[in-house]
Amino acid sequence: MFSLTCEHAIKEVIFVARQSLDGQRTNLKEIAAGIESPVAYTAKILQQLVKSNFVLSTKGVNGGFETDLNKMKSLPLMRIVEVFDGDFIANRCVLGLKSCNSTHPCPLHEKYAPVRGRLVSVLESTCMLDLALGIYSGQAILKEL
Amino acid sequence: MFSLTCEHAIKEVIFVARQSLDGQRTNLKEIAAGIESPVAYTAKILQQLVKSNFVLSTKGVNGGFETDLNKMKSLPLMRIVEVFDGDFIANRCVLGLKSCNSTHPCPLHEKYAPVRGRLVSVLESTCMLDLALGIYSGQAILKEL
DNA sequence: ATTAAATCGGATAAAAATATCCGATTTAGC
DNA sequence: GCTAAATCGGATATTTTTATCCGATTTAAT
Ligand code: FES
Ligand code: FES
Repeated sequence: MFSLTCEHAIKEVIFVARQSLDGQRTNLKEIAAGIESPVAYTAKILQQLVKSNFVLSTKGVNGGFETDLNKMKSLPLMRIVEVFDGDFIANRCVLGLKSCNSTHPCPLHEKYAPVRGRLVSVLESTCMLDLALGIYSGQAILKEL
Repeated sequence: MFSLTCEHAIKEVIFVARQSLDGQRTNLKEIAAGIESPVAYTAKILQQLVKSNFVLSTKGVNGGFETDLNKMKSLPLMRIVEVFDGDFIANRCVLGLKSCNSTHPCPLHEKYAPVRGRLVSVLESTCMLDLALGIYSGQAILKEL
């Protein structure tokens, strides 16, 4: 569904936002441990998240990463997915035709497009704050116990 | 969604089955042209389709590929997807947790699992014959016009 | 038997995705 | 100012996926 990089990115934002709920800034090591991801790879993805303005970074001693919770409240998961995997989940033909449209559809289009529509609607209607709250409340996890 | 290899596999079966609707056996070149896929790559995938018994092959002059239409009628698309991409579309956690279950879910599980369920149900309820008929009737295409 | 058309199968090549490394830069605290 | 802790960014390495190549085998037609 998502690329591995995108999965990591999503978990990283959720982890950082969850720490922000406690008013805490977190750092690379904590994030990598919190989502069970290689440190160096986590770092690379965090850089993209900072560039894309999803998380805030502070250099130097006591530096680290945090989020603006108001922003997380109005940030649909879809925005993050778009940055890492492009819009192809939302628009690409499931069989790889150059364009997906109902006038010249692939044989699966009619049955697939509605499901994809629901998926997109989940991604658009789910904000990063809600996902972080799932972790905060203990109802969901980001790594095996 | 699917791997490229799986997309090609699906289109190949559809193409071969569509020719079988005309009572015709088709060959590698025609298939590759019919789905706009590199000949050598198409060949490799066809071999797996033969091994998995989705298509029948005949060697030698006038050889080629064909399908058993009765088999296509009772062959859900899901069976092909499973061979090429495993069961991970149906079972894998969308965020990559080792196990997807509702007792220890990832933050997306609750919203994602129902959509995935619908997707699986489409893949299970769509048979290869129906997809081939979509091409036969001209309502759908396998490559750009 | 010979030939030509076709699939088969193993080895290999190329490209993309995933992951690591390390020196440069920034900054809080002393 | 110095030091230690942290992110930054570019280069590189590894792994997986995608794609190709080519000789071996099979077979219909002559
Ligand atoms: S044309 Fe294939 S999914 Fe729309
Ligand atoms: S636990 Fe993540 S999708 Fe089910």
